[in-house]
Amino acid sequence: MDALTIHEAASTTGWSARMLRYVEEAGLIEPRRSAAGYRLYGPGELQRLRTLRELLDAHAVSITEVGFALRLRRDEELSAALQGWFATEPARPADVPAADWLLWEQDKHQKLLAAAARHATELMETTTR
Amino acid sequence: MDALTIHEAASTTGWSARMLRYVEEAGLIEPRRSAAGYRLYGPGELQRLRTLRELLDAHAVSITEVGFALRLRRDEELSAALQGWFATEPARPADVPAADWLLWEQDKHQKLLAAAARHATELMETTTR
DNA sequence: TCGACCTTACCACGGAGGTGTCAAGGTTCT
DNA sequence: AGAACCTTGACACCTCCGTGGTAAGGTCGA
Repeated sequence: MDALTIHEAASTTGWSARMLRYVEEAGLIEPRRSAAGYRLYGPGELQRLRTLRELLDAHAVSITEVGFALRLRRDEELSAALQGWFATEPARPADVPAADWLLWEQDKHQKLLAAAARHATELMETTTR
Repeated sequence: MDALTIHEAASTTGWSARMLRYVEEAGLIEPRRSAAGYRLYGPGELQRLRTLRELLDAHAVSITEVGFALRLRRDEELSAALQGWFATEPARPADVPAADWLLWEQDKHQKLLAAAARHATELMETTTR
């Protein structure tokens, strides 16, 4: 059936069953359910669980922080509000006066997307083994 | 001298002096210092303190979460890692197969930047009163 | 049916976030 | 000099995060 139950998924990924439920609660990985309500972890979820672990201790990020990043992705209203607030930072880019910050932002996103693309292809290679 | 000390800044913004130090510790607002080390809050900082408060209870965000968003802005490595991880989400864009996610992202950023621009002009109007 | 799994819902408990308060000492103003 | 500020550092308290455990009950396979 190509899917593991929670304890099986736990032992092959190094998480505890408890933490898999917690990760789900944080909205990070929500496995599909069987008719009876059992969590079913497919290969995609297993891979994501492993890379999540790497992500966490490679960058010293917490599960709730990743959850917040997810929220930022979904809630563009909030994203925009934060961007706007950061943009009013007075001292930092003293020579970049508020009118140019959009360009600045756009430039940052170019770099970011490039970096993400690199990372994504790496992941693809790892996943498709 | 066009700058307030911490208790003055506190009473005009509604924060407590303790919380101003905490906000600084989180990296959100770092006022300049006098020769003797006193914090000096200029008009820009005062405005940002007020809008920060609005931001927090308008979107139910915490100070540390804003701090994390700031970290995301600065650490593009981390940003890219998170983007990449989110991009491997299996179920969600089942019809958007991994090659197109960059375009998808780019589109999202277009919308985000547009929204941020709207918000920024609002802020400018408010600030320049 | 019985054992081994799964579910949700709790309690526990150390660590961190958010906030107030206090102590010991330096600065500024009059 | 003395009052009224400021500084950093610490203790205290409550809530939430991260994580383990346990209890009461449903599901699956021999």
